Amino acid sequence: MNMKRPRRPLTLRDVSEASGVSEMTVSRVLRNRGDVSAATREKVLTAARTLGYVPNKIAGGLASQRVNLVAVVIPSLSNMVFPDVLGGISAELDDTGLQPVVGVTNYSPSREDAVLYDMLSWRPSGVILAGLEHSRAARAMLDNAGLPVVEIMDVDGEPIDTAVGISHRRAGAEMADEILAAGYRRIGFIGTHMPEDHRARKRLAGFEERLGEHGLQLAAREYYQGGSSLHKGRELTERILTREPDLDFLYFSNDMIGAGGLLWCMEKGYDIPGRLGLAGFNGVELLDGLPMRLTTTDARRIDIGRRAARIVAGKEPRPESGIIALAPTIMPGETIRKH
Amino acid sequence: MNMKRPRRPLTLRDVSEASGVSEMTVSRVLRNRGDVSAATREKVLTAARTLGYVPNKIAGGLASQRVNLVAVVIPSLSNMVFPDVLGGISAELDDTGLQPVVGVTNYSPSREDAVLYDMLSWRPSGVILAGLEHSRAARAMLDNAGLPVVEIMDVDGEPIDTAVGISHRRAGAEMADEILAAGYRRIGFIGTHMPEDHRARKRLAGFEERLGEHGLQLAAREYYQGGSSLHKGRELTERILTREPDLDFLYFSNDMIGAGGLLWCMEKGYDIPGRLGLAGFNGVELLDGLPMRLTTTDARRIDIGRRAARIVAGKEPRPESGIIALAPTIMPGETIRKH
DNA sequence: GCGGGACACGATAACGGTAACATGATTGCG
DNA sequence: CGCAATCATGTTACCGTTATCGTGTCCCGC
Repeated sequence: MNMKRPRRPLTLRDVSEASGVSEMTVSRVLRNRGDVSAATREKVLTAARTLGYVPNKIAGGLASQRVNLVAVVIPSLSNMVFPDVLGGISAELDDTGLQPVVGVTNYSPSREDAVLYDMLSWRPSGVILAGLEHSRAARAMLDNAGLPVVEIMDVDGEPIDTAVGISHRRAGAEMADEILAAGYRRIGFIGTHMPEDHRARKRLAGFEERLGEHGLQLAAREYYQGGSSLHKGRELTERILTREPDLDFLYFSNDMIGAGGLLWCMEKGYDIPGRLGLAGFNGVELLDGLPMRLTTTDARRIDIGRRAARIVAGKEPRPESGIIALAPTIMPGETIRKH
Repeated sequence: MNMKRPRRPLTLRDVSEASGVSEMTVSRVLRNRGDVSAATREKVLTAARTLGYVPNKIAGGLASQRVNLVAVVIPSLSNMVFPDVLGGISAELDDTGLQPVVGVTNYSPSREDAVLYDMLSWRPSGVILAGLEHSRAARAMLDNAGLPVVEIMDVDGEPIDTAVGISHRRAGAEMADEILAAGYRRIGFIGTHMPEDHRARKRLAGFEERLGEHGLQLAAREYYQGGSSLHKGRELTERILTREPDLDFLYFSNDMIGAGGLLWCMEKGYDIPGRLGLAGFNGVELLDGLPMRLTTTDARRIDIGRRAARIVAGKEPRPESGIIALAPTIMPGETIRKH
């Protein structure tokens, strides 16, 4: 089609010359803004199309002082947590002209600072970031930036601007209630050893606190490093049950290792949920196909993404308190006995 | 710390005034470019820090005509394929100052055009996109943009600029070889019905072609719509085996449904791999913890990401042919009998 | 003691758009 | 039929940074 390789990049000027109108008019046509007659609109559009012109948002953003990006800063991609949250965000952003841009911190505060700095240097229209714990530097940056900031996933703490999430303390406590009501008493915990995973920490704290209120405490715990996998779930389950064979319940800090543990226990012929009960956290689709449905807590990931997006997009007002707390809901499954 | 809420956003000028040097010098300090004395460097840095200044890449990009972004355009996030590829890309981009920005097309050509248009409007330094099949418009845009374009995952076709991937035809054919060598003869296929998933299509084509060379053809096939899950794997496996009970092998178009099928078959007490063999595609970590290791093909996702990133970053020259074909490698597992 | 590099920094002009206002042509209405 | 409102387009001045070139100072060797 194009015979010539355009060595000089195309600009509005090229389109304007090709269609015989001013650059301003071309700009208006391309953005559907202001009055332009149907005739010139057509002329401009065909000119732009045949030239293969693509607008320059760098220049546009500078001139208009507006950038249609929303920075989304999250700890990890491999976690099954992420795609759901992002799904909710993009679904809600779709009709707003805003576009999410993702940055990953790997649970490292210094990486978070760096990613945030980088994102803010693009002058986005808003920021969505995971967690309520941020460095002093990060808080300062966000304060200075003067744009909507929504912290997601967690509501146990003091938001910079707005928070949308669940209370992980409550999620832990409610699962403890469930387990205790079913009559389990010798409870073990398996989770990641990540000082920076504040949500997992709070969940466990809420869980233990509730046990305490009933005069109980964890009978055993097992920590692991690095990512979660079925394999690791098996390994740790074997380890904890070898060490403490008379545990009657295992609480896993996420569904992936919970599923691994479940598979291992089934192979070993444990009576589940009679002799041994199991529960995870998250509510991931993966669990749907397992031989037995693992009991878990729905972390409301999609809803969290949606509400956060609605707020940065201005579809929904920031609540007075700055906090939107969704209710974590237990998904019964088959790995806790009925009571 | 900051007592005043700065209503006017900070610019280089603010830092320059606060540190008593010109904006140009501040710019030099912040980018480590050109000669600046240690003394003024220090002055400027502290001024920038205390003000909380964050550079404006919109303005910087316009002035320098350089943007440190690499557009990454892929069909899906939920696929287990994606995080690995992106992991390879960011690992290799990390020390280059380049940053990946991800766009998702949901296997829709028109979405791909839109996403590409959007990405190119940020004038990135390079583009990495999945697949070799693109609309005429997309090819034109990429031709015009005059930047490195690397098409990934697949090498069965004509690249626009450079392609890094595996031959899916070959991957299918080699799995067929493996299955036939083990003596299986009544083979069924389970896969997504997605005309736009060209890689799955080519894999199946290579597979069937090889069967044909041995005078065989697929004894049954089952297609599904939408995303892959363990659950769907179970469902389809049940369906195909009910319909054609004497199949002795099932080839799944990905590991997730393969794993679902495997779990179902094990529950039903099938003798695997004796009576029935199974194989998937991808080589995902998930398989590690299953009761039995599913035979699969490693699609070399991390390597593909790395090589693609190396090329857009200029760490590695574009090959003469424009094609870098990695070898898909079969990961034996336990669901095919030894031969 | 003088010419000429380094060195450290500043002034100026882009970069490619858009906001805001200005302008000429048309239209509607009393 | 005249005047104001409306419509379609153009003009001008930035937006915040960087490339390029220019300027002044210091130091070194002959």
